[in-house]
Amino acid sequence: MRKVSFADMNCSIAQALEIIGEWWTLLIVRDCFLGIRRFDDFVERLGISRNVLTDRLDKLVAADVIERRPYDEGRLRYDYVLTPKGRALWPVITTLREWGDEWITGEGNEPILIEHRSCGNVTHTRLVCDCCGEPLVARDVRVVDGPGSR
Amino acid sequence: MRKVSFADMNCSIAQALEIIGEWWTLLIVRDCFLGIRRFDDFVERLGISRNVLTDRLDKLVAADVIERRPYDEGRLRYDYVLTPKGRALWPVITTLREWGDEWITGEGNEPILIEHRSCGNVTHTRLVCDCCGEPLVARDVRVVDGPGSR
DNA sequence: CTACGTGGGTTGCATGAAGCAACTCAACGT
DNA sequence: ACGTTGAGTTGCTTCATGCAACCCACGTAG
Repeated sequence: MRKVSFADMNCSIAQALEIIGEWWTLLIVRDCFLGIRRFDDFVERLGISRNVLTDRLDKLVAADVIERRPYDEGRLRYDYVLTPKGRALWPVITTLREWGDEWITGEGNEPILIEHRSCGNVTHTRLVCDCCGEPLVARDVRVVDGPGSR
Repeated sequence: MRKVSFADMNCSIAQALEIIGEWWTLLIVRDCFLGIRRFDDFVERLGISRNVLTDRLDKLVAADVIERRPYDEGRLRYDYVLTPKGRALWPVITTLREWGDEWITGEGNEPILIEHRSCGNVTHTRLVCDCCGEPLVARDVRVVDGPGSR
């Protein structure tokens, strides 16, 4: 862990970053979504050093974001797959990717795109209000105290 | 910068994390959304050390996520406000907060909630397909090469 | 007009994290 | 019996972070 932890901040963003906010961690999760499972494959794709990868995988397992499973009994071979909690990170990864597409790599230079199977279109995402279904933007939102406020 | 940069990876997630993926950085952006503008206020609210805050603010300004503005001519007083690129991070912050609410702090313990002014409800967000308007989840999406693929 | 307070930083030092290469270790395969 | 493979450890060096103290220009109080 770093010298200063976010764990005691009363904020879900800080709590989330405590788990997935370290350098390399979200790229590991990204690769999990792309189907990478094995230690040496992470090392090769990411260019991460092996000791740091060990550290990050252990923390993600401890946080129940991924699961370590033996895939070859007898041999000591393990792989890593997303848990439901890990798969729930898909909107975070997606909004982050689209922000990068729009503001850094630029339209027309997207390294990857997504196709929505149900409708068949290569598409983007939109964040909408769960109540009224209208698009949500920051200036149309008011922050209010929640039940866990202190 | 860290010893290993993500900048040369052909992935918008890596590009995005190069800017906002360092320890403390996204908490600084979060506080910007909450209206914090001044150096000492960031220090006090976050508990961040002053040299690290200087480093992160400089990088965010260089990346055009926030802007450094004099707010008192004559005195050397500056504050920091989000640019359009910075405000575009709202969906990232929001999906991250909702993941933390759901999987870490737990329902009923949310430190803050959001109210949608247009419809008046305390609400959550939902990520939908921009084409068909249906909710998007990972397993209903196929990753395809984009124009910037290599 | 000297002293103190305020805001926004720097500087120096001690400690923790990251990068790198080499090493380990227990099955297999040949 | 020997090398290969996968999944890590270990040791060393260098970079990043935390912390406290300091700086500096302006404004204000005495």
